[in-house]
Amino acid sequence: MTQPFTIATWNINSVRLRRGLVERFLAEHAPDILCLQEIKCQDDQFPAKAFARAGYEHVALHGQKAYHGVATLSKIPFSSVERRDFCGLGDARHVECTVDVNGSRIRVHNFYVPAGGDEPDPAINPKFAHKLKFLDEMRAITTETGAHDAALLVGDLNIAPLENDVWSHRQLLKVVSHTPVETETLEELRREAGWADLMRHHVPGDQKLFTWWSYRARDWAASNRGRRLDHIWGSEALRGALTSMNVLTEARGWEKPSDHVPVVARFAP
DNA sequence: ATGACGATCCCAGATCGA
Repeated sequence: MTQPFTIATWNINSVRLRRGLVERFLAEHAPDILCLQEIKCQDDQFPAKAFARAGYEHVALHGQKAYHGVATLSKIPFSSVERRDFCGLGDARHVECTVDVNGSRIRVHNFYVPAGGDEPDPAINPKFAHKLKFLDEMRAITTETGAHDAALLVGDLNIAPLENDVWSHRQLLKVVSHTPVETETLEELRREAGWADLMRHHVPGDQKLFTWWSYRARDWAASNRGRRLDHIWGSEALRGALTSMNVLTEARGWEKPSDHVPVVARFAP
């Protein structure tokens, strides 16, 4: 690469309600690509014109009514776009695009992994069974593209894999998002496909790192009971080019915030 | 640790998030 390249991921929890926050983020941080999750709208309701005015003329959409939905906004034209269905449910949880940056093609997967419900037992909780099945299918498709290409996999993976990805490892071991079956499966599929956990390349595993804080805390900052549910993974080709990683914690304090904050990664030539 | 919150939708209470 001869030019820097930046990518961001953000679970926006309704893009129509928080269009202004997205515009603010784009104006202040200007990533080349922004991957949104939980847009909670159909494709024809997505505020594409507003983002085009902000310089993001290209959008790869996979929306649905009321739930889930992902969108990838870009300043750079896409050379291809694909939307994959998982578990045969017709949920909008993935969109993949490729962009050409300085003569090399980068593949960008944008994921919204199922939350998994309350009870971490697939035998009694169909939502947890769905989450585990989703991870199995994710393993299969990302293995195709992870190791050898210039590729990124970002999004709300709804799993906090490391001990310091949650406010209390011990207290969350039986809480969905941090149970051993989830954390081990995610780490295994990541390594198997050759993805590097780029956030943890920048912030070592002995430090707490969160991207989500519950709406239900009286004071999210004071209690700081967060989790790292949002991720930026990169193939070997991009791992060495990472120059900075910024978790925009202050966005959790913006007016009418999402419960997730943006994460921005920058790559140098 | 669950949930005191918040979003969605035939508009209001059920369902989902994590």
